[in-house]
Amino acid sequence: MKPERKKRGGKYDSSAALLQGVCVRPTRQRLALAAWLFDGSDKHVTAEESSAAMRRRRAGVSLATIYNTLNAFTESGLLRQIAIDGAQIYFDTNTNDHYHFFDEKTGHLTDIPASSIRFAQLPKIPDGKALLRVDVVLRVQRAR
Amino acid sequence: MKPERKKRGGKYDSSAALLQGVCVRPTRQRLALAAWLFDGSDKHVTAEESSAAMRRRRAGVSLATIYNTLNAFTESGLLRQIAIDGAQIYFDTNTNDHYHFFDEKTGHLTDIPASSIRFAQLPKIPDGKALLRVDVVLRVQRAR
DNA sequence: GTGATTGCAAATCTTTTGCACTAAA
DNA sequence: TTTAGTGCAAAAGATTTGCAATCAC
Repeated sequence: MKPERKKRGGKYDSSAALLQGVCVRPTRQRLALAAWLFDGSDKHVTAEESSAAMRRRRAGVSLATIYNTLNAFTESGLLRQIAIDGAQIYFDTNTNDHYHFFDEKTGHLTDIPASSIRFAQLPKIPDGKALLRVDVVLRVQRAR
Repeated sequence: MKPERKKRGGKYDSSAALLQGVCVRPTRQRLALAAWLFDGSDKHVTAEESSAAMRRRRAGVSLATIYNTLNAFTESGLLRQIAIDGAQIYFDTNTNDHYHFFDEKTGHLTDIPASSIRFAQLPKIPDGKALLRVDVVLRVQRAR
């Protein structure tokens, strides 16, 4: 691994607190990824996009570690996975209750706040089963 | 390809009509797959499951052809793709408006008729976009 | 015949893993 | 120290593709 001077202060402090809050050891790589992921704007990212972002920042994080870290963050509840088209896994930095627009042409995901969709009726959950989550994806396309 | 006696009559007749109806050339392999897929019961299948079903029937359909055929059927509107967990693509033989239960533990998909979910409110579609489809997945788990 | 389809194997793409090395506690 | 985390390269899965042989029309 490339030696990298240790950053102190600024965004890294809050990232460190975030990770320690969920018992994830705050390594340099995880802090770099967390600082980018949790910068305040909600993101929908793939492993490859995360890797590109780290490369841009010359953060020195290998692709294997990107995957390990995204999975570790997901297990800790910091991220949520979204499967849209089977091509690749998206990770959502917004773990609150909400839904998504998906543009079929651009492959772009956008949040829909939970308050924007209300159900008048939901089906009975089969016996012996419990409802975990309701996923809603509104597939859209550029209007012609 | 293994020589196989050509079947006539029964399920194959309706499959042939089905394929010809959407301008898909009814080859032996496509007929075998269609006869299984469209036997009347709604199915959610993966490529691997389809391959296993063809093997069971000694239908002699290679995995490459399974993929080609499932994709061809999807393009013709005979099947619909569903992405649930990023692991693999599911193909749904029910192309009508409907939704799904997904059991996180078993990986099993079940249909929810369109009439069982009603929306009291949907978000405004962004300018310049048109709504193509609303996907709803109710994620469930064995209740403890 | 002629162009579409098939099968095989190789290629591609995303994601995971084994293992020696390094860093956090 | 001791254990968890990292990087690399190899492995694993799912899916696609190039191409010669074969089939549908």
